Amino acid sequence: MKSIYYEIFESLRDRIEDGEFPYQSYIPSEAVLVEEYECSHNTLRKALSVLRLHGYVQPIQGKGVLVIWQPSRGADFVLGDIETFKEAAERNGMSTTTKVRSFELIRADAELADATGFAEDAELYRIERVRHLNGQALIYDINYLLASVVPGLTPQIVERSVYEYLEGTLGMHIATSKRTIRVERVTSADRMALDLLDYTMVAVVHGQTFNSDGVMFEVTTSRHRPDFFTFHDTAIRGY
Amino acid sequence: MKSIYYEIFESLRDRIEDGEFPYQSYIPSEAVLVEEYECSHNTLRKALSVLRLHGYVQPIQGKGVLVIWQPSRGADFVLGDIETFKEAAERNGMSTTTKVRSFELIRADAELADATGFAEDAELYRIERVRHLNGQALIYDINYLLASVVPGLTPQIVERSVYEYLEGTLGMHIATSKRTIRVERVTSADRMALDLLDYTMVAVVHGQTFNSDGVMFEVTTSRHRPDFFTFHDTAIRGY
DNA sequence: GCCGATTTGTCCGTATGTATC
DNA sequence: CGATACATACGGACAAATCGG
Repeated sequence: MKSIYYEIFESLRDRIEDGEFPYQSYIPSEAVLVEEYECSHNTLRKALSVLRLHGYVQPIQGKGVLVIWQPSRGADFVLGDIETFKEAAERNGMSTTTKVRSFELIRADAELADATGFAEDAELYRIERVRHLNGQALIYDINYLLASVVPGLTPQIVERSVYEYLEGTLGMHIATSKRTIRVERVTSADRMALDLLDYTMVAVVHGQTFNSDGVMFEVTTSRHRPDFFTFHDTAIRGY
Repeated sequence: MKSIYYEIFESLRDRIEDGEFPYQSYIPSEAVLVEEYECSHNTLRKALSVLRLHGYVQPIQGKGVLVIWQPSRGADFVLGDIETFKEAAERNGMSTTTKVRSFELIRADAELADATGFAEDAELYRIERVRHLNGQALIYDINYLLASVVPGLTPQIVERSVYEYLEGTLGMHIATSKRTIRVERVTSADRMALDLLDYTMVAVVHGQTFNSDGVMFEVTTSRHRPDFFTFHDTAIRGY
């Protein structure tokens, strides 16, 4: 069951993306929208705050709520918010395959515990995957998953989508994701795994994912060939 | 005059960072905090939502509000949220200087208008700066500022901090910032401007900044030497 | 398994403050 | 100055999830 404010958010987002409220125009006032959506003042404001956090609008006190969203012209592979690899690929209109290079159950030693943030001696799945877009090996993922939280994981599941399994089959909810982006020199493992052409550096996304129980259950390192990497972000001052 | 919810957010943030509420512990319940801060439950909830957006906590329905913030161990130059170069430098404990390489008033032609998103024929300041950290030239900024919004800009001001001038002297408020991160090949201009060692790629942050009037008044391209670039981000599912 | 207490999540209505025009 | 529009704050009600007895 979806909440009211979230449906209003989706509706307004779609109306903006469909061009009903173009860039630099004002959407109808709070009072009007409260009438239209038959909701309370507070609920509409919550929808607006979500819209703002996603970079669609900017409310201006005394004037109105201004649209600052523009259709993106970039055509390459764009990351943003919390998205799975498949979602991002589909949104960017690309055909993808995933190859599992290794799949093992290990126990975290002191070094790994320090690097990932998992407890020492924690049982972990260690998974290496390579993502292919349009036939080229472009993304090299190294993935640690807390075994106690992800029972029954198999290479077959991993080949499709881990998140579909987690959210679909296990009914787990992903809540928060912290990511760090760096640029690093290519390693010999990168050379083996990816079609790197003459690139000597990769874009590295290091991520920690928390489920709705507040358990950090996943640590990911994604190494991207530079020409297929774009990360997008909207930040708000004061919030 | 600061709002109540924002002061509560700052207070709770500091208490987490000071270790009063450690990682994986629960902060006091809503009811208790409402007592303590003498505010309404809605106001407290707003403070909590800000705390959550910044990646400090994760509320769990029926249980409590869990702390998921950990002190960062990284020592390099970290970007995140909306921060000025100086703020980030100070937070990372580094001594900085800025050198202005060029400062001119131009008019946007069709190509530039398309690349930046400014209107054609808009009057723009074009500024090139190089940021030095600990004596090394590490960041190369190319900056376009809408002249109509930023009157009286001089190279001297630019050498200190544009944002201090905007927010301090002009009383402008920065509201939203959209950023895109890519990894690009080094150009000859990069080679001239930066101490690149043997690096052949740079981390490129392309940003558009909107003031509180909803005017996009700034477009920035920052080209970073890879070993001093880190970008941090917290994303939340459902919001 | 059920019930009741606790805790967070959503929604409503209202009042007041502040900025714009 | 008055009307309009967003911003903040309050208090109340009920839903949903968790946990212990």
